[in-house]
Amino acid sequence: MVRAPCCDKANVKRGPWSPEEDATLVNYINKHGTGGNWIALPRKAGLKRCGKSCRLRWLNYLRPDIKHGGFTEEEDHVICTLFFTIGSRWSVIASRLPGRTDNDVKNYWNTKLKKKLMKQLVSLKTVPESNFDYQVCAQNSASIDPETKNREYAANSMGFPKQNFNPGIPTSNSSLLCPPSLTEVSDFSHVPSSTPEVSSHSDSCSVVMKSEYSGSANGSSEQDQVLLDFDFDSMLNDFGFQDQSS
DNA sequence: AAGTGGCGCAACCGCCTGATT
DNA sequence: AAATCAGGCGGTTGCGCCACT
Repeated sequence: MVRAPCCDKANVKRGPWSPEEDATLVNYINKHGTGGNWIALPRKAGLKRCGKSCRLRWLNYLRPDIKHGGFTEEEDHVICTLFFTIGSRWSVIASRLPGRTDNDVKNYWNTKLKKKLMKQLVSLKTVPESNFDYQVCAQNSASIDPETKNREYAANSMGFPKQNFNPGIPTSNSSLLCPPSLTEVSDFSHVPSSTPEVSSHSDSCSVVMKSEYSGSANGSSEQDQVLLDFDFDSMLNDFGFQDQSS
């Protein structure tokens, strides 16, 4: 079965939004709300746009509570931790960052944060016996996926060789501490804490994610643990980094 | 000053999911 | 129960800007 398109693509405008279109959309939503029907909204508002396009424009740019500008270190920590825990579920990650959109978080990860993290991993490779000085700890999502699927995907997305992704037992105790400011803001109802442990060897690295979370009615807690083992050379090669140790 | 390559971001595409008929 | 639809989501693309040569 072929799905009908959500709008008549021949008769809708595409590409960047003009200030006039923005104003029309904002005025309409301020006056009438979205009405729970994005498909009908552009016609009612007098816009020659696809409903999906209107929705995206409003949610990602025009909403009054959108936070524009650079991400803070705290936000970096949250994104990194959640990415390693649940994978590329940007909407879930964004929901933990007030004022940020999934598109924003996704763009930030893909263009900046991933590279920043990789550079830190590079520095780990060049100082093999030191503890990895990268700290990621934050509140995690209540919708944490107990299966390893998303972590495997996360590892794969980061360029970690899939075949080396093995949930298992930590190999060291170089535990990384959570920044106090992050623990203080952990006020979600089922907030687990996550403390990655990273150990390094001459040519490989292990990242252990331990997620302890209490969400059951009797207050008991469960611990979920995963070990990401990856090979430096293939990882650095994937990301186009020079091997500085050779 | 012109050309070029990289980066960042807004927007689009297509699939999935859940609600409704 | 099946079909249909709209909303939501993640992946990808395209374009403008900027730094560098």
